[in-house]
Amino acid sequence: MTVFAATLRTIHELGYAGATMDRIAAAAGVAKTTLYRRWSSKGALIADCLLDAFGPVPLNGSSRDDVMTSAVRWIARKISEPGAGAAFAGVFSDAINDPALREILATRFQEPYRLALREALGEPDDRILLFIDVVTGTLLHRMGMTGEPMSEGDTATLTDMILNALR
Amino acid sequence: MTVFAATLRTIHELGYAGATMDRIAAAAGVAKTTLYRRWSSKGALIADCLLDAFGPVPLNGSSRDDVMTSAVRWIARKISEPGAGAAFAGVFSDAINDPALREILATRFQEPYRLALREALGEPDDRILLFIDVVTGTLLHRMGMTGEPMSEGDTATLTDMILNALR
DNA sequence: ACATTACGCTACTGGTAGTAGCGTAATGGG
DNA sequence: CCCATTACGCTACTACCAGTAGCGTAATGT
Repeated sequence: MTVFAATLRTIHELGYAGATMDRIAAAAGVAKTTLYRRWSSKGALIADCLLDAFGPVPLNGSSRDDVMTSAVRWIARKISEPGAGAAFAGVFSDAINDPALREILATRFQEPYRLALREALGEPDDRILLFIDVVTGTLLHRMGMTGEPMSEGDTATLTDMILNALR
Repeated sequence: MTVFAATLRTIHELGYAGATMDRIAAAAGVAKTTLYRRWSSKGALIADCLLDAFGPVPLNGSSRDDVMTSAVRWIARKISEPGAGAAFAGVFSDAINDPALREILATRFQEPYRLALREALGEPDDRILLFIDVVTGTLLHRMGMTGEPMSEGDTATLTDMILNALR
């Protein structure tokens, strides 16, 4: 979909706040009303956009540690992609004050990953949810505080931390 | 300051999004222009409000583990207080798209805690920053995703995770 | 009593999400 | 080939909120 590419490009160039629906529509060569015909809100559009950009979690590796390490590296890499981190942080921040968007994020975004991870790791739900909170929360907090994605070294430290904890 | 109490109360009752400057002013029995005479923006007001509500980190305990544990418990408890979590998450989310507010948050809010923790723990800056990212990021992510603060049990698990990692 | 400062109030700007309504182009079946 | 249906573009709106201007008034302190 051209709209998704235009959305990420606009966010990358103008930031999340600067990426208004008018501008996204213009960048996609589409009328704003068309966006609202397909997505119920700006948050819904960006959530779908991220879902498209991220795709499923690659759960490679034979051992449990390998699987978890690859998952952490994957989400860290995705968040580093131009526009994706700002989009993620932005839509998440909007969701805090918008229960409807929070619902969308929780079901359409977090749910699939939670199920895939539970399947691959054989852990109970609350463990998986804590795992997601720690990884995503930390990466987004760094992104929000500095405007830059987390460094390779800190990502490695974070990975070790989690591997040791959820053993 | 009555304004701080009114701000937290309004956020608690109406959520971060519902807590407009007009409503905060009304709740405080003050004109909106008065708020803007004292604080340069809504974010600045809430940052000061949180600074007032949180106060300094209590760094109790003789051992390193005790200090870190008490710090984690403290911030988790503060975030659980009515209005404080929503205010924290809200101002943080605004900061993502507002470099000026990010500056305020980084210098007036994160800086003092970073210095205090570095002093107490004797760790290099990047370790302290990662510590803050993990703790605050995780707690806020949970708050943002569920609307509720993290449970005692998960907070304990988080604490153990960090104690083991930053050893 | 007077000057200064802080505050209240009304009214405004600028910007954004989201909507209504209408005309027009694409599409697909008969 | 025609027609109905659907999707889209466009203009013009509403509603809402952060932040500001300007003016009058009350507090304050000297």
